[in-house]
Amino acid sequence: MEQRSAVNIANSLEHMIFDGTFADGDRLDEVRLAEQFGVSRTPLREALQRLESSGLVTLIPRRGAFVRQPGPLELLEMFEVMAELEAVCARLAARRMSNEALEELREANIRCQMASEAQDSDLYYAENERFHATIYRESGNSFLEQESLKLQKRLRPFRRQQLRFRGRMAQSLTEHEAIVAALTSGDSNAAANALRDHVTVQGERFQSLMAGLKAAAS
Amino acid sequence: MEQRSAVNIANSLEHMIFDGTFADGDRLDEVRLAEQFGVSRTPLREALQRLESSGLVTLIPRRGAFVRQPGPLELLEMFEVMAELEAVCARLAARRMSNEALEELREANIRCQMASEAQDSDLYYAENERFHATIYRESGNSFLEQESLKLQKRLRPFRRQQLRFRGRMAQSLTEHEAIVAALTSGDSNAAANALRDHVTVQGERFQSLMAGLKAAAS
DNA sequence: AACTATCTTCTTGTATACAAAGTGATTGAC
DNA sequence: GTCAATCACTTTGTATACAAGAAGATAGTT
Repeated sequence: MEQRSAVNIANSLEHMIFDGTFADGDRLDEVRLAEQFGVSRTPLREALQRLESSGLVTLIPRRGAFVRQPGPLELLEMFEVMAELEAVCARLAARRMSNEALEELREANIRCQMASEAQDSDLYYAENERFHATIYRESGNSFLEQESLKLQKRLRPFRRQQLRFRGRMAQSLTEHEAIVAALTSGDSNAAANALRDHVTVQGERFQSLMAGLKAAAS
Repeated sequence: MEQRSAVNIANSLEHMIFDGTFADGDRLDEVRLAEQFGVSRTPLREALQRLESSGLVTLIPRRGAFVRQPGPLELLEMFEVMAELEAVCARLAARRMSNEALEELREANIRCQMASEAQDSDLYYAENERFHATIYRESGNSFLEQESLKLQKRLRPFRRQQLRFRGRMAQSLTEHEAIVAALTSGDSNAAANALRDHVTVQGERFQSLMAGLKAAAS
């Protein structure tokens, strides 16, 4: 696992938290991780602080760093905010979007469709992210774009699960087409509502998934 | 200036950036600041990293830390996002808000009115922030609340200038009353629009201020 | 005289050493 | 036998020492 540099370590740890190497509440031992990465404690502590600022870790003074996975309630809240953020992006983009960008959206959608037909959820997810990121960009507000990308990244591991559901990719595609149609006609409200609903569906799916798991556990 | 602990240093530096001790683009010398605060470079670097994550400083590898004040364009973008965030808060709060919280808003508004009559813009600003923060809280979404508070904090020094304008406090008060009325009647759309407009006004005021400065400089 | 290359110096990034605080275990007293 | 207090050990926080890279100056060449 020999790897250098503080920011790379943060990315590696982030990935390890996402893929389940560390569970919620796990304590991240500085000296242990430092020797695993082949560095000293200094850059590792820097990495932990970066993870804290992106919300994946809580740093308790004199106690250490603990993995902090958002619980069901917080995830729902984050999905709600994501839906509203994307709705704002869509509303702005409907007025400001160029024809080239609209074409870009359609092309991304075609690639989504191919991925859907191939039942390749990984590819679908990648193209889906590009679809959404294009709308963020076309909001014409780069601060909004950055904030949206940040939240998108944070919700990535949870959004990804949604696509495993049977028929979800096809439904998602249909929603994408409605979004493109609204953006093409320049209808701000329709675009905002379409995108809000599109994201909200994922939050609700997630909610039912959590409810199912809870029921199975009891 | 002798002061201890990394997080306190971050707050002090933040304050120094806000009050103009450091100008935009200034390089923050680690050793110089370290001895000014009476600590070593280690906690000071930690503070700089915190400031980077909150957007007040950019860390260029092997080059140093530089103060990063948002320019006019970025500020307008941030005001636009703030307006939309608060609109979302209002829309959610209109449905979820308790009677106690509504009473809290009215009381905050009364204190705003007293501050306005006393022409005390500092007091007005403090009470105004509480008014807004109450709405964030009553959105019932603590993630949204936290994000709104973060952006509110970041825009604080710029919002504050607005109140110096003649008649702005009185106008702001009138808008507050419209917001309370919409929230009381539970009208989500009216509340969202009222709050969006209320914040957007500040962004536009800021824009005209910047335009004025620019014209005066040329 | 101007441009380039190298060397020196200054600054950042990393490692290690040290100090302080917290946790747990062991021992003593009730 | 149980509870509490003290002591030891573990772990975080900070300082210092060291390494590496970037900027600037000086000298040499064209």
